[in-house]
Amino acid sequence: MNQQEKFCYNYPHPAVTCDCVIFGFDGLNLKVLLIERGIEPYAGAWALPGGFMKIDETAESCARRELEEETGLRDVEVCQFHTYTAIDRDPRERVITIAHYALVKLSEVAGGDDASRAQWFALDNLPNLAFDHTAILLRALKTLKERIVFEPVGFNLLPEVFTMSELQNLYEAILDVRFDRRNFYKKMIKLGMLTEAPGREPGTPSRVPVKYSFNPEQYDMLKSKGFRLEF
Amino acid sequence: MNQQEKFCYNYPHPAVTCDCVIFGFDGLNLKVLLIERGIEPYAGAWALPGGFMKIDETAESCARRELEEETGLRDVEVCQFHTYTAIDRDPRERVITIAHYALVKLSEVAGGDDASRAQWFALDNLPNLAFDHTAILLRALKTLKERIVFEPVGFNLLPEVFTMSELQNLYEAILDVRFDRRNFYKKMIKLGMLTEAPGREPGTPSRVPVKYSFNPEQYDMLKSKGFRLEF
DNA sequence: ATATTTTTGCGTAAATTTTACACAAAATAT
DNA sequence: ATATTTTGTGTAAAATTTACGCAAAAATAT
Repeated sequence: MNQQEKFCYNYPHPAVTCDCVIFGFDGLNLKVLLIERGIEPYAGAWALPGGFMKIDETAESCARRELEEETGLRDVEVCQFHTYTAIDRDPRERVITIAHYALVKLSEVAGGDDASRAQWFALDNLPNLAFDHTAILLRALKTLKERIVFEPVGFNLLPEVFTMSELQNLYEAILDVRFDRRNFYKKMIKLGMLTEAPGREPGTPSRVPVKYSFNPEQYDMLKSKGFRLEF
Repeated sequence: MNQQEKFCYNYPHPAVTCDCVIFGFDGLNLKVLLIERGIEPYAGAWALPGGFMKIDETAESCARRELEEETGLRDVEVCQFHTYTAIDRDPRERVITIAHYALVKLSEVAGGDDASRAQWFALDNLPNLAFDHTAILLRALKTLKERIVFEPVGFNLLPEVFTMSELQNLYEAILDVRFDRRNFYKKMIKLGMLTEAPGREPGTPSRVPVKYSFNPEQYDMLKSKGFRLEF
């Protein structure tokens, strides 16, 4: 027993951390944001952003705070997806971690900024990760694939205004499938969550792609009626 | 500080509990298994089965152990669905809870057995629950509704062998919708996860309902091919 | 016992949704 | 300049979902 150890309990308590799987999209491939650990254990290894929960914050606050401290990302809506409790997942002491994921625009992160040791990695080129973080990351991806079918979470990854092809590339990257361009277009239009961005007059002959934006009001209306964003 | 308090840390640690939302089905309505609390806080109130996680057990082991201790249910496959971390959810100390749900046959519980204070409640007749357990229960129900569409979890609630009407009643109770009997029949048959139980010769004219059982092998095969159990 | 109501098996037509696929103009790359 | 890629547009065929009918058997009520 070193130092002080002034927080005492009648029964042993595990430590609790929150970790974040942050997805980004470069227009073609899905990326994930990792940080290089500075301290033991796993010093020098890549890991998910995250850290110990304070006694007066919720899991969500903790995840957001750690994310900002370690990557500079502010005000990210993180979504809890699983809690990891394997006994030996941390060599220091018993640590359980509440895992979250979020989707952010690549532009929001000063990736590679050497103030933060945060960096984007392509999913097919992941380094070995500290702790059980590889498993956490893979499960986050699985959760994302399942959820994007029901909720338009993917729109967070695109700029405000985007083309139909960009949207299709996003869905294809996340779900790892291919769609027929024309059928994808019809399906997305029929869902009715997209607004055509102002620009070219309708009917003007041009091959400059039409720009769309996601319309949250229409989405909320659709959602309340109970709909499905299937593929 | 009373007693001993011999487990000390440099930083405050929350206590961790696991709670279980156990669903059963009486043939017509979905039920949930609750226990009456014997000790403060909320002594005398109804609550979800659950309790503190030991330092050498995972969340899942903890949930199963507590479930057996409090209700007698053994070897239940529980499924984690959310971790609750609101600061003041327990008046004693900071407690986070990892919530699980499971589906069991009603017959497996000696409900009302006064050795255990466990009892089944209909969902539309729930008592006030201790802590944030009402919110936990409602979220478990929501999760169940979402998941039963993809995975045949509901079969756990039925006897080994069941009629198509019983299966339909189950789906209707969980999803709170109505299906056309004939279309439901066709859909379930087409999915190919059901085996017709031996009995009457096929073709024999009779209105005694055909009995089916769930076929896990066929289900696994279907699952590996990627299918959907939609409604 | 008899009549009434409910449940069960089986099947088909219509409506809707999904899938497959072609072509030319505009934009971009070489 | 020339070749290649991207974009807008539409339709017919295939598959799926939905709506509904009917009579015999079983259960229930009288």
